[in-house]
Amino acid sequence: MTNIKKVCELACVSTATVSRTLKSPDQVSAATREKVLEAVKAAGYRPNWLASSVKSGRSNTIVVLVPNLVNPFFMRIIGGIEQAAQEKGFSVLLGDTQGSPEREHEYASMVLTNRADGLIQLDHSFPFSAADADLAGDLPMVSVCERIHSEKKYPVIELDNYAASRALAHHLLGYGHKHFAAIVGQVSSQIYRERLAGIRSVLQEEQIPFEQSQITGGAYTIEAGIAGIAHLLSLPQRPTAIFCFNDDIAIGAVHAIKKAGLRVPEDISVVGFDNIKVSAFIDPPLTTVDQPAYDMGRRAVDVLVSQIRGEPLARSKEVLPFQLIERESSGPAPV
Amino acid sequence: MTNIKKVCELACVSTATVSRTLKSPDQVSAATREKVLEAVKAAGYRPNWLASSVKSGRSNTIVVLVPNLVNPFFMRIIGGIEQAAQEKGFSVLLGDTQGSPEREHEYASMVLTNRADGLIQLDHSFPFSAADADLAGDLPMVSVCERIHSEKKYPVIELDNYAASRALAHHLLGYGHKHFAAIVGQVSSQIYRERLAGIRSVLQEEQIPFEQSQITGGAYTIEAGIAGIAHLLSLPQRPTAIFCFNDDIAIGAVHAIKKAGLRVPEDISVVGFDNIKVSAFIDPPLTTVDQPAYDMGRRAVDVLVSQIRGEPLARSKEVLPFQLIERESSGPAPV
DNA sequence: TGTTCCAATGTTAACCTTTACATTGTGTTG
DNA sequence: CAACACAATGTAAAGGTTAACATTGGAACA
Repeated sequence: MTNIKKVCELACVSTATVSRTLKSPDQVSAATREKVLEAVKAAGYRPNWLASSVKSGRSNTIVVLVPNLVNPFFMRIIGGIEQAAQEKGFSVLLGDTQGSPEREHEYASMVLTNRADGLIQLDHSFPFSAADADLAGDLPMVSVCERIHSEKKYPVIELDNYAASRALAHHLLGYGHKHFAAIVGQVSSQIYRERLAGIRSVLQEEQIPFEQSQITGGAYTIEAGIAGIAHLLSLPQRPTAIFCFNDDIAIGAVHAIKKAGLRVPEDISVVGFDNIKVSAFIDPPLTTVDQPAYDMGRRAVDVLVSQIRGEPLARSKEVLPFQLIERESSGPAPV
Repeated sequence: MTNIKKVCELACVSTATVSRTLKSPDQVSAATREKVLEAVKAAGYRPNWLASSVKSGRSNTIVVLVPNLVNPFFMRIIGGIEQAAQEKGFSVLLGDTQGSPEREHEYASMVLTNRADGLIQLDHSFPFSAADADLAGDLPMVSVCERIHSEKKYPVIELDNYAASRALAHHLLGYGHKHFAAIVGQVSSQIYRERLAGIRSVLQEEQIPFEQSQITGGAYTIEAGIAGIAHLLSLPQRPTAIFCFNDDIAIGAVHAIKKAGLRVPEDISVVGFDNIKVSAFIDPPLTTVDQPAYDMGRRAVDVLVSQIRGEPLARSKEVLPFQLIERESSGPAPV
């Protein structure tokens, strides 16, 4: 391993001068600078990042906890995180949790052991183990989309899920639908409650019933969408419009509806959520709510890095704009 | 920051004893062990990962260079990488390169600065900058899917693209097709050459022409698929079967074909490559080649970690099995 | 009882860098 | 010419941990 001492010998200077040449070159004379740089090149020297980090106490690394790597919506967020992190000189440690608390604990503890400076949570759970919880006090942590379930409030970058759901509901009402259903994702999350509340508020205004039997699902997957349709088609009153809580569910739902011999949107309208790439290219293209996933990732890093630097936080909750994307998976209610 | 010395004071022992209690508990007596653990708890002590890494010279971290985070095929590979890495005590640093050489250089240099112990490349380029190239000599590096373009041979985990393409070609020939086309991804890569060679070898055996005008594309995206169809439909002899070099391209192709008023597979058969999740649920479900992406990621980590540990390498090239998945996007040639 | 052995613990150097402080030497100013 | 300032460089401590080596003390054995 070529270290700073090798360079010292080659350049006949002290370690301090070598270090200064590389970190603050204007502190050394032009002559020595050149001499040192030559020695660095000759030795093939690269400063040991671990050593300088241990000195500074900063790893310039953030951990991202993601429940599911294959979800393209999450990956768009992570793309934004990655980009912003790189611009700010941070690197991104990937924590694929698969929803497992143990894995969350393990990754979260990296912030406690100086392996990372902060953490971005894409799920809603408080990621620290019970043993770590009291140490986690005011560690830099930000959540995206979901609000972290804990006493202490952590900053969150989110969407107005309530308003977005209302927009979807109004869109479908405008087509004359009267029989609704929802295939939801992860239950017991803020998103679940807010979106459902948004839908309910609109339907109540129109005095359209919306009962528990019309709500099914439980995971943000294509399979959940398929299973949801199986359930909904077995109901005595078949829904004519279905809220899917993400685009994957909607893709599964559309698939299952067509497989059952029904048409989208002529028989059943389907709307999704997230606006993942492929949604525009399936048949029929999906009506959905666009979330600015990339920007959400970027903002999360902004906020997290501020926290890491100990800067005061402007606000602990940031709501980014959504956009209703009307495509062909939704249409007039059948007569 | 609570460090090991705080614990020493609380437990009235030396740093060595504290360190030993945590790393090799059987070297300390039960009584001291208990005493120390109590002090650790009281102090809320967590060993500083940076410090122990600087001591060992190992970061137990690997960098993964990925050209495009939103590609679900890559993410499945990364899922395998992540899982295997965690089992082996490594963490994964995400390097979203967007195909930019500068970003590749930056991430690759992490292996030179002890920020990471090894690197997995999902693209085909040699990721080090010219300045770093001579230092990169025998650093642990593995590529997945693509072979790294350099003098030195690095281990690679790949698929028999030649055989897989032949299988697709035979599948389509079996349906009686005579007019073929291909929408390719990244040109100038090993994959491009091998797959094309596979297709060509089969068509030549049947004396079916396959010329440059029948090959289009240039990126692994839905848009490339759409653009490819626009080109192919403008040809005097419209193809009846199209090889798409990944499923994203195929999704775009199917979309564009249907939009042009033609049917898949009645008018044109479309086959993809990769077998991403959504391919089974689009209309029509896609005939494609399944790549064991998850296992490829896992194997890559196995090989990389062996390299990091300085173990001798069994073989520098590992070919994983593919599987032809016949679905409804391919069918008999129109008469 | 004296010797040996070994388990348990302590001391300290080492990992590699950065940086506060010390030193040197040159140039400036009164 | 003396006093001072300052730029350039060196010395050594610090950052937190680990591990080689040193020490202690008690048990086993002759």
